[in-house]
Amino acid sequence: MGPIERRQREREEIRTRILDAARELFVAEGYEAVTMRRIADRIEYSPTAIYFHFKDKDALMGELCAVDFYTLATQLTKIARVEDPIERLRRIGKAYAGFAAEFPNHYRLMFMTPHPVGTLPEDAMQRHGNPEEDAYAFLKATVAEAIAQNRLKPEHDDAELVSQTMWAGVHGVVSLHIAKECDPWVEWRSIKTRVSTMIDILVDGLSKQKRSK
Amino acid sequence: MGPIERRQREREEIRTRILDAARELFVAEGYEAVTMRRIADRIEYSPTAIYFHFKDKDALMGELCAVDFYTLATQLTKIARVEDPIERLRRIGKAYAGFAAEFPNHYRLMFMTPHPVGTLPEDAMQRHGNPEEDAYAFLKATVAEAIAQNRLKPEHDDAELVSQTMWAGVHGVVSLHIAKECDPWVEWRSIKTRVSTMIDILVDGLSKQKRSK
DNA sequence: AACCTAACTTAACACTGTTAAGTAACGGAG
DNA sequence: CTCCGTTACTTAACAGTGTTAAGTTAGGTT
Repeated sequence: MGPIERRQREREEIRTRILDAARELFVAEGYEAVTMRRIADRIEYSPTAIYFHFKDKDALMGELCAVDFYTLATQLTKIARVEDPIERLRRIGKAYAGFAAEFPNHYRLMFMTPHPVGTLPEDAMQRHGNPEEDAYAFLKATVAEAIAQNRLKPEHDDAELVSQTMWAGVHGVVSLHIAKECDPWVEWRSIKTRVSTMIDILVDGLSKQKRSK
Repeated sequence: MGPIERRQREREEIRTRILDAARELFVAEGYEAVTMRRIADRIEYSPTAIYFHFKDKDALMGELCAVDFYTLATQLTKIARVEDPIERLRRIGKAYAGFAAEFPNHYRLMFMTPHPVGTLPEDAMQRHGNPEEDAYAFLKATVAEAIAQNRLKPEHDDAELVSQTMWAGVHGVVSLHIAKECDPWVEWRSIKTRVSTMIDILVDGLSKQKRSK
């Protein structure tokens, strides 16, 4: 049973070649600006060959997003390894913002664009809830720990709600940055300052004792 | 000089008919889903007639956005007429969220989509900084008042930075709602709860004395 | 040697925003 | 009244998109 395995391996190989080419283009120029024909050009195949490996352009992007969700989650769990849950919360926020700054075009598709339900591939759905592979679950676990340690004000006892608010706060800063970066309408403070300020104010508003630093 | 005025009036008339048709479609289905041909159909003109009145699809949408920026600003100044600047801050946040909930498709284009610089029409640019016509200026003025009345913690003395953080917070909630509403990944709390919580936590983190209610 | 199927390519379809070329109506000048 | 030119359109077409249908070729099986 040698050749049939080789075939499958070759199939995987070209699949990842397509994904790599697509990722590079999408990251550099964004979803809409990249055409199937240009992806095909880059790997020296005909445009329709891609459809043999992916259902359509959405599915191709969906797979890339799924990988990025995973990347983000593992990145967070590595960067934010620290005892104190409040400090971990701060680091999660910063790392999340760092991810958005590094891959703005991916971030746009992951978090700023409405997707019809069921666009994500199956296997990505499986990872739901596992803090090692799901960034939101990791955040929620940290918030739950802070609540369990009695570090938050008593009115903030819903880990889900607090997590969603923390997420929304940092997301607000970075997404507004991505969308309005070049807008001369507003005298923007630096993105780093804005992220730090957001986290400081939220943590201040949430936690019991005033912050030390 | 009768007929030449009539011509101009007629020109304005068809212009606003195009705008109305486009607005209705954009609001209902979003920018990408609406084609020039369908806008033309609705006003019973040929597709190319639109180009006689607007440079391109972007310019058409740009004009609608400009109107909406103005609508948002005047809506805010009306709803948020109240003495206490902190309370006014809260109301601004709620009204802003209400606007996003009412016109999600417009909101997407106004605040969630990167636009190349110089897309907005000239006259919209003029209103920059006037609190009666510029929502951000209104927010900033309110924050400045709160600072002047010594209501915020001393470290939050930059009205620009505080405004940007307040804005980002509420924007984060509503934009995440628009983009991820149908995502079963997260057990979302209700949008009203999330907006209120965000505002409460931010105001708590910003202001000196603890909140009464 | 015949056949089958996987992995492609070429041609084409339906659709998009947009432009070029043609046409009818109207207001004023000779 | 006739000629002319501008204004406001229409029809036809272009270049580009994602995607599908119909061939083609190579490799493995029988």
